[in-house]
Amino acid sequence: MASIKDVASLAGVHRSTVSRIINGEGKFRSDTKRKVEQAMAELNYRPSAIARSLATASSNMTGLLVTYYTGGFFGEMMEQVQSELDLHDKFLITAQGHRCADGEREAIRRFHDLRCEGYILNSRYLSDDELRELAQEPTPFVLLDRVVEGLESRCITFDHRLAATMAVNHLIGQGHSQIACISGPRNRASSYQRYQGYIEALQNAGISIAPTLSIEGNYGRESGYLAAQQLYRSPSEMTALFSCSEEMMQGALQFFHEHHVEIPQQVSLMSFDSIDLCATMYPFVSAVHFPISDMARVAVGLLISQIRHQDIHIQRHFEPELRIRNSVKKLKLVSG
Amino acid sequence: MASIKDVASLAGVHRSTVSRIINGEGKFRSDTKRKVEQAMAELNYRPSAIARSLATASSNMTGLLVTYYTGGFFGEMMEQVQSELDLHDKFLITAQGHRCADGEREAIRRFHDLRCEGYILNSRYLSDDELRELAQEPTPFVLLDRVVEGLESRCITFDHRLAATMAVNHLIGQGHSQIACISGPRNRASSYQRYQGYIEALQNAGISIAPTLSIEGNYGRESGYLAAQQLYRSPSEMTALFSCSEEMMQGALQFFHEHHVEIPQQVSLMSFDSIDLCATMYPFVSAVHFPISDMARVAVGLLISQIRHQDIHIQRHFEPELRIRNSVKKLKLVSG
DNA sequence: CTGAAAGCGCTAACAA
DNA sequence: TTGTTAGCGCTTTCAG
Repeated sequence: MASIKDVASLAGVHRSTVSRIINGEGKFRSDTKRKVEQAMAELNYRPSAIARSLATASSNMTGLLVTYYTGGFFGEMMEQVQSELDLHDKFLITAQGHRCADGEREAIRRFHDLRCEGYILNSRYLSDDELRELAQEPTPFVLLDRVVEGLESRCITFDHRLAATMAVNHLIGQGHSQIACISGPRNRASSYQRYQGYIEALQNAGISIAPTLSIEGNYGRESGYLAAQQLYRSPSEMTALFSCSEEMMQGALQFFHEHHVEIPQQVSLMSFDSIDLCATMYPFVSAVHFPISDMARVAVGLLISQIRHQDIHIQRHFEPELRIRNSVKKLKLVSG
Repeated sequence: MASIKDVASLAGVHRSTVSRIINGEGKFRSDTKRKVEQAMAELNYRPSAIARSLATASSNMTGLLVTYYTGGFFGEMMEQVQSELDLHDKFLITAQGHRCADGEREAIRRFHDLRCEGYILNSRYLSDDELRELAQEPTPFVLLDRVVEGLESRCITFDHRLAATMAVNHLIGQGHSQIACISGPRNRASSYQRYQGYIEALQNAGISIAPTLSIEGNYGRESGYLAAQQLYRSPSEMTALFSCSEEMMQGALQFFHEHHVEIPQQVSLMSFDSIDLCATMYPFVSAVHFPISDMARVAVGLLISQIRHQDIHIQRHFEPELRIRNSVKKLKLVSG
């Protein structure tokens, strides 16, 4: 593979001249420039990004940590991150956290080994303390969808509690009071917040909480199916179901279809959704939108500003948005 | 950031000794080893992958080119590639081809700039000629789901034509003869092959081809919806529909649901599927499975063997597999 | 078993 | 405007 030396000798100039021409630094006699460019073309020369990294002490790489790759969620995130990075001519290094703290730690270690200039972390298993510790290191990072006290300026956040409340309020507004909930694993922060939002919405409306109406799932489709099954069997007579994830809603819907439960005639449906999966279901399911793509895009912007030590203002907090489709039936209000 | 020099001076040895200990080359007095390890721990030292790359002339990076990131297909592929690469302690660099030859070229250029040891290319827009030209370069690559004459040993292939034929034959076997088809863009090789498979299956069964029964989509959900609409309107009375992609089937199903077309009572459904999306639809849709995950996994194996110049035997061709679910109705045979 | 020295491909002062 | 020199952090002969 041709190196800068080869180009230099072919063009009859010094390496540093070639380097300058590549980087467009300073002025050159037009014929040297021509000679060099000719030599580069002839040798099919491309500077080594690696050598460059070493010489400039900046790798031009950015690390992206995600929990896992399957499902559309990650692709959406990655799409945004990569496109944005492309604009700045930066390389993207990805690693998955394998759903455990060790996995996430290992991923960050790899980023570090490559001397990435910064990381975008969609970390779900590292503790706040560990993250604060990481913040002591010189490499900047941005936390995507996470809030850690003391690291506010690095956090791209979303109010999961509020989002859930909005969803449930919509149901309440349509006259529902027997509202079931399939939550995610409640030991995970954002997941717990969604559940809390559900509880609070009911409380605020003066609706009593029926424990049999909330079921803890694991965000997977299967668990949504199981939950729907259990809810439908129980004598609670829910009129509406709120799911904390689109996959669980898929599962629930599957159950309802199989058992010929009509939507929304018999049960109204409302879901969380980040990649508009709810718009691919039948019927289209109303949802609160979790704008992960926008957040991912902004995360890159924030990271880059941190890398450059510039303090530009960036919107770091995102709002939930209701996307009403046709899965909620308006109930006649029965006067109490 | 601590460098090997810092470790060396803290441990009171020479850099090269540290290097050897890191790489476990040769023998050392146990106390030098201890001192060095202690120094590394104390300084929180991690060797720079970049400096290493430069010194060893091997970047330890692999490039993965895909068309786009959204949808589950890519995630599935990436999951396999990354996991496999992790096993070999290699870094993964991804780039998207932006659905055009220029985009793919640019992506490969980036891989080249980083001096990736090899590429996995899910290239859809580069011509066979250009690929053959690329094969002249020293960097090895594997073509995922593509066949290029002369590059057989680098191709991981799947017989799209046969797969489509199998799907359609299943329909025929169940007594269908009015079989519609939603194909992908027919100017793309694999897409055209799927369409051809459909045509051939009909021909072999002596069924005449009705032009109104085949519609060209673009693999997107929307186009499936539109196709179903058009097919349902036309007076052709299809009894079965074959879709060349799972997304288009989603769209078609949406249309059928909206218009209360019962599946499979009124129309039987059969689809192509790579990530088991058909098992998330209602009803579960029967499909031919395109094993992209397996293929991706094997692609990494093949690439690594090429990087190491070892000639191990690897299965490069994959077979379609029918996944029968409940979207096909058995028709009573009417004696002709 | 360990140190010295050269070199990977590039950039960045400093001179000229 | 261009060349010289040193150096980025590591590995790899070659000596010792």
